[in-house]
Amino acid sequence: MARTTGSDGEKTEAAVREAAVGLIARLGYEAMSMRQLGAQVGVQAAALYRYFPTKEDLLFTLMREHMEGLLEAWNTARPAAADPAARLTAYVENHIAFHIERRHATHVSNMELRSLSHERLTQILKLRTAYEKELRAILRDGAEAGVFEIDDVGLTAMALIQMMTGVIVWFRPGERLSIAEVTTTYLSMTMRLVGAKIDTYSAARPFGRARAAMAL
Amino acid sequence: MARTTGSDGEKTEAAVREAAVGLIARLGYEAMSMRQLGAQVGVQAAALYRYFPTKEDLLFTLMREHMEGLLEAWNTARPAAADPAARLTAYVENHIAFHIERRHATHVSNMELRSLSHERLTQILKLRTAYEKELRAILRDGAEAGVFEIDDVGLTAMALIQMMTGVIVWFRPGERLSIAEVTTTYLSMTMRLVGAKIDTYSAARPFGRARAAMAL
DNA sequence: GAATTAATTGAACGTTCGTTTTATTATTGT
DNA sequence: ACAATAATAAAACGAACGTTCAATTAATTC
Repeated sequence: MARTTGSDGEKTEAAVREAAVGLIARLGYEAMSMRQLGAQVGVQAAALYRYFPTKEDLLFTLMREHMEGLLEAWNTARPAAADPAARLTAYVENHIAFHIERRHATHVSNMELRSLSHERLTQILKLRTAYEKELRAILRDGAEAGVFEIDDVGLTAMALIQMMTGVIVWFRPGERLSIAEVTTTYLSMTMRLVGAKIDTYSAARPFGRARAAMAL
Repeated sequence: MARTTGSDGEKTEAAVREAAVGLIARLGYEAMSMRQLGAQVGVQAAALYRYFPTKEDLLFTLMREHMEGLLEAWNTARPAAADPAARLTAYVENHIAFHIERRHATHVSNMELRSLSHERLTQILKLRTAYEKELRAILRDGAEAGVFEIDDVGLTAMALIQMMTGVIVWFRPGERLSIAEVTTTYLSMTMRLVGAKIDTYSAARPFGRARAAMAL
């Protein structure tokens, strides 16, 4: 047999990407075989090579598009001109929403970096650094304006990103907490962590259990 | 050739463990071959099977001993009877010290869980849960005593652990910050994050840049 | 110093891997 | 209808994998 009835390159490629994200997130890049991936898509392993020249190309494409998507999402969500607290709020909300929506892709982008060639690893890390730089700028502005109390901007930025991204490890949609509840709680933890002095964010709190800002 | 002069089972086994932690942390469990590991130790791959019956047994042993070591370290460092803030301080200090000291082993224990069989995964997760439970107890006691302001104990515990463990991602000994500086900054971030009301920890701060607790 | 045990080598086994090649069929354009 | 092209299957490639086994030598015991 050869070409199958109803086959369509675009649909197959999309199915390959989606299946690959899921399989790599679950099994790991090294542990996922091209035959497994083909089976998941409903195609022979050889057919995958029409869309991605090598297994590593597939991994790199998934990672690059994930990171570019993260930067795009932030560029869309970023407030035009606002005080540091409002900008930090937007950053946290965007970060958590993006990562919860793409748990599997985030897992792949964070855990499989070592399977990239040196050159490609550099490309991905460049995107990641650009994204982290945005947070550092917010923290620095806030510290200089005196609205945040921050010991070390770089260290605080890393701590916040680790804390926020960690959501994907334990969060499961439809369990005890909704996305909105998780976001609100993380927002109040973030604001206290950076020592925010003005309570600009509590107005947006839609339910009662978050009593964090009162501590200020 | 066969047995080599000066060969010693105990020394070889220790060398295998050490080399395995390093190689798995760097390459990943799946990507590390038994031949690579043997070469690192200075031995043929076949010799490894005298000490560990399978590759997965080796991984599981490394992980189990790491987690048991973490619980032991906490049981040693845990204050006998103290207020929640002091207990939280001890927890944070122990956690950061332990994880920085064993960056590679922590990487292995956190990243290679999916390579374990179901039964062994359960065993490791049980140890991890027991360790996290200690933190939740501290947070709950503090919240009930009114010395912490916490929206959600479980969520705060996860956030704190992700934040603290994240140190191993970027920390490199001998760079900009010392372990003591990192620990102090993380301690002040932790205390603000949980809304600690009593400044019991600033006395132990050995240098000037940490001005976190003043915000309270 | 002979017998026993411990530690390791070297070769081999069957399997699976990523990838390539060739042939074949469905779809599209004229 | 027919040529061109797109999408796949099927088979095969050499390499690498985890693991086993028999042989061999060093260290230890008696």
